Amino acid sequence: MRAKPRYQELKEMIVRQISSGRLKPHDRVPSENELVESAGVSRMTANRALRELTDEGYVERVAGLGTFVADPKAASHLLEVKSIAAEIESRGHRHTARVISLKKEPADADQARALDLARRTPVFRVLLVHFENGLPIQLEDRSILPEFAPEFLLQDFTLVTPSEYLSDIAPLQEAEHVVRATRAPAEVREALDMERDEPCLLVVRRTWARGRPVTYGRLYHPGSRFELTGHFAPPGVRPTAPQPGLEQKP
Amino acid sequence: MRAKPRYQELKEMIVRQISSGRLKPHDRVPSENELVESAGVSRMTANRALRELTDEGYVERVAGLGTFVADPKAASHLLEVKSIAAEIESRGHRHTARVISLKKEPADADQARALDLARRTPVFRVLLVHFENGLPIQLEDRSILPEFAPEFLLQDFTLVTPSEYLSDIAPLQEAEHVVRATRAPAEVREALDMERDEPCLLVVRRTWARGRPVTYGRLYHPGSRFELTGHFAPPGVRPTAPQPGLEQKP
DNA sequence: TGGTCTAGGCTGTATATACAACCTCCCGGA
DNA sequence: TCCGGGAGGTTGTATATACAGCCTAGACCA
Repeated sequence: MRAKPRYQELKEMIVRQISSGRLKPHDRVPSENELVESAGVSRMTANRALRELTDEGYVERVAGLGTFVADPKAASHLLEVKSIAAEIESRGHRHTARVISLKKEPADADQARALDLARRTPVFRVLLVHFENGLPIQLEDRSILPEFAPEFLLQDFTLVTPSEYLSDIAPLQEAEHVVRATRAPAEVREALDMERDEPCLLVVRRTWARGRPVTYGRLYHPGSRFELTGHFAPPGVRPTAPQPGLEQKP
Repeated sequence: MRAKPRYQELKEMIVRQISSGRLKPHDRVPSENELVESAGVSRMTANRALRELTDEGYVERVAGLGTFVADPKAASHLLEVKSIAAEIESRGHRHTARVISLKKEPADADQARALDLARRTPVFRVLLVHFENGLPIQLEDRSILPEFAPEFLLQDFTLVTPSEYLSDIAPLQEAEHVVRATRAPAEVREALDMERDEPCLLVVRRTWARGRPVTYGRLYHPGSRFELTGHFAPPGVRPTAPQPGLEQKP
């Protein structure tokens, strides 16, 4: 058998064209029959490639019409890799950030466990507050394996959020999340301008690359000013999306 | 063409067997050839059904060996359709439930908005508490469109959770979630045996069928005894999932 | 001009067939 | 006893073929 299945090669070829920008959202992707011609595969193989790309959110297909590059937003899922800045701006609000600290420091017990390191191994760590229209909305406490992002300490995180920077240098990662309601520690409460005993939504997030954890973040949100939302369409429910603004085709 | 594709019927049949418990984790699922015999489909159709169930995390396949029901945790995406009872049991703990109320009542403003109904339209509503090893872990306040589940009031929800019952009568739905950290209302605090000012994780969930919302639930969890976890692998990262235990509580 | 109908392209599904790769188990030979 | 080598079942992939259903553009007719 081939090293890579042909439907997989087809998928990767198309994804390359999308992520390189040669194919833009709403552009037409070659039809199954065109792929049969150009790639020399059977139509069922082309169909599988395009169908899986549909499931993965890269393209949308309309029977009778064709296959089109999907709008990036359609691909996003609750807690998916998505920057809080983009979210705030997509609400039409203004995002700003303030860096509290940004330095290399020895891992504490928590970081060491999360990143699978020995205690006191040096890690990069940034603490910053995100504001929505001037209101503090998230305290981000993030640690990164230095060898994964050597330039990390040189970034200006008031311009590019850590998530954006990291997803730039390694776009496809795996992530693990834990969501909890907690009482915020005093310093968090202070940074976020929260009332005493105000509930706090804590999202703990780890991302992997090459089989090992490389970043670890604790994201604190004031309960009264923040919520996580998401839409989930399980298997087979293809047409999808009751969601209020349904998007249409050009 | 058939109302439902045959591969879809096959998938639903197998999912029903899994979610009803007739097939347990690690049990063997009928092979492609057995499905060819028993369901009267071609092997490619059986292959597609099983392959998609693999992608969706319901089953795992090993070439040369067979197809097996996946370990539930591997299947679960954060906030996916999954019964809390199954989750508790997958941790090796004991799940029990107590029904506080179960009746038909006119929709209040909140329910009417969520289910897209006129106020005072009758809906079915159940209030129940879920326990993990005797500890209250979730207060479920769920409303259902009567025409969607006419037998709803006749169920014994100490035996089958509303989620399980609903996913039995319509396995594949779309869902929308909102997660918040809140202060629990007094009656919730009492039902869950929570301290005053203890943070509360609230998951609001709506599910759709045939293009309209059919169920609306508010799930309250004591912040000190509950967390949501999830693993996310973006498109193309198929092998997935390190996921060592990051499951314990402060 | 304006409405209707159809041809043709496209996706969606289903089947039969074929071969490769993998795994377990059992049998036979050293 | 131990080891090697198949046999047979299972998944993974690829192809050719067929038909149903959707959509648009353009031909056709009133």
